[in-house]
Amino acid sequence: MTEKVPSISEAEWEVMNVLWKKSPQTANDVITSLQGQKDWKAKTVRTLLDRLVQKGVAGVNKEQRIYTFYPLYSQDQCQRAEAESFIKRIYGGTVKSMLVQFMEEDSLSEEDIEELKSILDEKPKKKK
Amino acid sequence: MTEKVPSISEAEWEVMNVLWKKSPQTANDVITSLQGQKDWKAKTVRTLLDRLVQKGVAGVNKEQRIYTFYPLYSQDQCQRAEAESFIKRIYGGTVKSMLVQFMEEDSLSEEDIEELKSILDEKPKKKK
DNA sequence: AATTTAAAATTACACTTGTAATATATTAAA
DNA sequence: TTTAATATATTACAAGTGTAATTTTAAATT
Repeated sequence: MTEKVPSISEAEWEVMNVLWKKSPQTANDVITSLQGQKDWKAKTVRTLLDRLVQKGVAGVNKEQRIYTFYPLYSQDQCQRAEAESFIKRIYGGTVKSMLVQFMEEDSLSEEDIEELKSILDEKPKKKK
Repeated sequence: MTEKVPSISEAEWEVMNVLWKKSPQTANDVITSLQGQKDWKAKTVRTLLDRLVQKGVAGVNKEQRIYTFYPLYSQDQCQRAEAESFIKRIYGGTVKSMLVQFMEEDSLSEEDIEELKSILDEKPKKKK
């Protein structure tokens, strides 16, 4: 497992986020979803969709006259892949150092902290 | 504060990591440091240094015949900037969702977990 | 059927990035 | 001092990305 996820550019992520929320969707659906969000021309969004298909990150149904698009990888899968390469690049590969930096920062609420603590508590003692 | 950090590419990060470890350093110092690490030609490293200077991420001393280079931003500052934009892009801006994903993954050792817990415990109740 | 409209396909173009090579200036060596 | 070595400066070039516009095709409207 851990199938290779092709790299997804920043603009492409926006489009994928829309497809992950609901799919399949036509190009127009996607364009509409992004209105107000980003101010891209329709053609721009269309280009991004095409590139995602080329890259094999999204798929397309061509049965109907008007195509519909859908993700080929789960959001979770893509997030992990991206996070892994990010951490390697920025934190020398150690997850902990990043977590430490973020936890030290004041970006977490009281509730967040409690939640994180309980997740850590629940972690079963690693066997092996 | 939170000065705008110019964006640093993947290859450029490698070079900055060398400068953060010690500075100032000559181009040759940097090239040597990267030997075995990456297999870049000397000219490539030189180009990266020049680009970092252009971007204003690194500085250069031209007093001596042979220039020396140094970082203009701290590693911590760059990491936070990069992490912030990363989290916005990939996790919709919520730090917690990312932390959760990472903590759920099995990338943390027993000791890491203990350390993270104590950091969370030490976090003073937010005054605010 | 001719025309307008709307999808889809193709093409565009500048900027960034990876990955250097070539040219120039200067210093050190012969 | 001519030459070789080295540092710096300039140039290169393809792939990826942001951001579309133009062209073609097919369907809907008049």
